[in-house]
Amino acid sequence: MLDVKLLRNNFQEVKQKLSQRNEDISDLDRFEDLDDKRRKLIQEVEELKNRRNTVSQEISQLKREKKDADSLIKEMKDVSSRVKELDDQLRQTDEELSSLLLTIPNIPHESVPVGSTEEENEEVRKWGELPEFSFEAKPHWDLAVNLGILDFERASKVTGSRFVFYKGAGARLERALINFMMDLHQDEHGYEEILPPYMVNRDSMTGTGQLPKFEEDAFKIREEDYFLIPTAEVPVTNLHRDEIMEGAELPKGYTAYSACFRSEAGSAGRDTRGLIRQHQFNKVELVRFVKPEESYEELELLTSHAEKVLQLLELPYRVMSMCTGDLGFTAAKKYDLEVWIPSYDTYREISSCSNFEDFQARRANIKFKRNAKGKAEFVHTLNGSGLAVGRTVAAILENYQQEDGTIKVPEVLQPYMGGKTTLSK
RNA sequence: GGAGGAAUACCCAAGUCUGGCUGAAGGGAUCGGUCUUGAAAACCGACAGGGGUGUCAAAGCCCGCGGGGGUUCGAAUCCCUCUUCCUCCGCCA
Repeated sequence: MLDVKLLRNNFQEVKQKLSQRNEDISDLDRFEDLDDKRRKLIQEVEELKNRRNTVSQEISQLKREKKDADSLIKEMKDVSSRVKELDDQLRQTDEELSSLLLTIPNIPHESVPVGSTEEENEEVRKWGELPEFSFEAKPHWDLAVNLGILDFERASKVTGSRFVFYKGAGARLERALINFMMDLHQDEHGYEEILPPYMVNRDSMTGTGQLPKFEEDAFKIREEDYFLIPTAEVPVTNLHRDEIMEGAELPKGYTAYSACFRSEAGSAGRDTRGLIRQHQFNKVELVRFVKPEESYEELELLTSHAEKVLQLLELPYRVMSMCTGDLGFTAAKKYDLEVWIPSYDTYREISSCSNFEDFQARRANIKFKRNAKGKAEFVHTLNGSGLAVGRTVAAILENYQQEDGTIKVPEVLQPYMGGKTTLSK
């Protein structure tokens, strides 16, 4: 959510920056009228409330002295009913204004490349050597099904499309990756480990920006107003919703493993095979709460933590800076880490590292105080995948495949795989 | 699922029955000070925060006793509703 005062005072400038996004912001034009209407109502109703408060004291005084207060009471009856009318109008205006504000995307940071499609994303750096195969490399779904470590068919029977069973060494590999990533972020990068709820309420989904605009992307629990989390970002960022943190504890980092659930509305026909796009997948998430002035350094740091996972797994990747049109709704700046997937003959997103500045903090009301006497200010929030586990499995299977269809186990994972060095039948 | 009870400021806690100088007592913690070589103790002092409005800035004003409604001239106090927590019963990994 944007700062109302910023919007009020720099309307044209904000509008211009938002127009660089691939979003319809025509509703924004309603802002100035609504804001104006709201402030006029407030002034009128508060004047009446002030009058009512004063006179109520007088009535109280008169009653105590056993004097007559009937005419004042009669006058206040009218004032109160007028207050009620105005309060109703105000409430309605407030609702309109806040639901408008909840649909306005974040302002892109000045360092973000201007562009309208993913074609205009900027490559920041590349790491690692692309594998060269002396044989025809197979896609991970063929490799995995041959090895009996992934079962897509039975998952469709048991649940439906875009679900998968991991089996045997496949299940162990997934679990090894989760443990490896969590240990790395906790022991080497200083994050506190969190295991969050997989369902959250509407306020939490609104706090991080999934709602109200993207309700169709989420799985909804029928009986409750709960949603299956699309990412651990939601419960973990909302850990501190409606709180004032201590300046001394910032920057504060959390790492959380969770299953993630996405309806993938609008993705029919895309990535229909393999692990790349599932309704349920595992992810290790990094979330940071930081002071405003350090959030861009922190974005670099967070990104480096995610990159470290790929480096230790020795998977080739590149870092892309998302252009204004490809930023997503909530981010002010976003880097995507893209890992090399041989069967796609291209890089695919495996992590998304974003600085939301105070956009989520405003929605979720997360503040901090620099010291005991200081004023509460909004924190900046950041998050990034560290990493998407299913896609990491896909990348390992494909990049580490050998001619006989077996898979070498990356060295750092071997201790997590009971010493196993190769996945074979 | 059933039956009760509770929610007051950073923490504890009075006030709620009987609506009005409660714009919320008291204690603890915290911060500042006196004393001390330093500290502790004791004593003195400060201590509601947050949001909104307003303004160059401010003053002022409005809101605020778990959330949201309502009754009333007036609500921490009465009514409705939701949430969370506690106790007991039932069920359960």
